[in-house]
Amino acid sequence: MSQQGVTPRSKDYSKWYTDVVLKSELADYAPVRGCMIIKPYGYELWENVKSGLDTRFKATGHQNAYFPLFIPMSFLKKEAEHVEGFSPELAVVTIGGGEELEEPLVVRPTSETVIGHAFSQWIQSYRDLPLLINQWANVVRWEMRTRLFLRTTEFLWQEGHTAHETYEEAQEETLRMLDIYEDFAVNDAAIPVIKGRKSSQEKFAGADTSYTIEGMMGNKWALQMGTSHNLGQNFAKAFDIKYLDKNNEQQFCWTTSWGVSTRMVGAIIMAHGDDKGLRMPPRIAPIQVVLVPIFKTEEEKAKVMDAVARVADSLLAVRIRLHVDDREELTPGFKFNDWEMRGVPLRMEIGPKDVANGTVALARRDIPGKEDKQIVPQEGIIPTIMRVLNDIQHGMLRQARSFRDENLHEVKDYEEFKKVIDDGWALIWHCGTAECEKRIQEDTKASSRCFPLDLNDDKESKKAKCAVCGKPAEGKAYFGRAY
RNA sequence: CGGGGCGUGGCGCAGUCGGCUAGCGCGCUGCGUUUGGGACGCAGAGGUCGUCGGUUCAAGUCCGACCGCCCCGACCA
Repeated sequence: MSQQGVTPRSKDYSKWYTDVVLKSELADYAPVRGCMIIKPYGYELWENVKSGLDTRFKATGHQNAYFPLFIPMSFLKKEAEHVEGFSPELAVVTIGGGEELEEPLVVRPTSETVIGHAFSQWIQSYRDLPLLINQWANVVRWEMRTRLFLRTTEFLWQEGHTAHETYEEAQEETLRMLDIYEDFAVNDAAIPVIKGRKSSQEKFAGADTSYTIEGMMGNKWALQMGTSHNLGQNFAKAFDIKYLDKNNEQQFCWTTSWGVSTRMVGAIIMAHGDDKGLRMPPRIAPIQVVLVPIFKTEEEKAKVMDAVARVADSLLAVRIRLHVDDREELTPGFKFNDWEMRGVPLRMEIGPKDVANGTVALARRDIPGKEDKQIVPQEGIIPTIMRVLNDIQHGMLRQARSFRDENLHEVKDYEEFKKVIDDGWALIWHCGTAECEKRIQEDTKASSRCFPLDLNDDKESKKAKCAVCGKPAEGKAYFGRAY
């Protein structure tokens, strides 16, 4: 595996993506259609995503719990819009232990229903609120068409579920978690995102309002990288989630749910990758620094490996994720290309010259070509590495942001919209109706991504008209091709 | 489910007017020489040709059915 390069992005973006995932050994196809095997390198990346998010959830008062994989079919049916939205993609178990089951069990596509059921038992009084729960789990949705990490039949994710006393508190929670997703995407994954509200067409089945963070991939398509939903009292009413308020009166709770999945890994691949393969932002890279020893003779080897061990120990001591590639059957040149394809942000070389001079060679993944190699002293290597990794992290964000910004277009009318839509996203006054959105989708293949939160204020929207159908506008919406 | 492509060692492919022992590149194993941008030599290992059935003296090759995968569309985190 992992020889030579990947298909260039310009030649075939889909092929490039698949090549990168397979050749860099993030994942493999599974024996079952639409399913994937996440290999150690890919799983470690996911674990880094996980811990970045989990830390933020805990810091905002959420607790992890685990709810069952199987859900009684009848639960799904309790919320009309929810069952309607999910029934086409359910996997259902009808036989257990060789016996036909009395009631079919759904393999969870999401857990609002089981968790709603649990919440109804846990919550008695306003003193039990807010209830802030998260679970890390796998879910199954029978998709028509799948793609590694972006859309697989089974995927890993986190789903937060919370219950509150008032609409306002639920809304505050919904937006707080959206902010947390943005913070992770921007600061850890180095992907700029647009926060916004989903159109009725794109909204989660069973939610009052859905919010999203949308990222732009290398081919200018959009990817929904996380969603946060204000569920209103829909699930509270369906599952009888009630509390006794201060006036001794029964009230329905207001609930939220929010999720980020292994799709985030796909976003990281597509937002940063180049023709050489992956580029990992240092904060979440499974390997931050790869160290390649170089020597010819046994005598050189002894000295080089001695220096390698010393430098490696000092980096590991400050918890830099370092890998020493001491395979002797491969040439350094091969290793350079190999680790570049795998997206390791920083490469360090130590050879006889470095031993003689007390130096190491550094090469940054985010700067193309080999001319960026710099020789730095071993003395004070830790602060040097820290600084360079930090530079790479910020450089990647800057690069992704300028690419994204170059491909955002504000347009006045549908004609202009059609002109720019193959070349990025278009911001346009939009009525938000399903009919109008479907028409746009048929004409251009673009769907509404969101009504950006920071570009919409009510005063302006009240006067505006939809640029496509002329009906009163709901706000300015971004449209684009999407995964 | 509609359209397109494809199933031959681990990976990528050739062989497909039926014919003899199924071949090539990469990878893999051993030994030696190599090593600052994808090393080389020598010697090896590894294949029910997707499955089932049919035609034939003879099937990877022809016919039929089935299974599976990938890409493009309708559904979706």
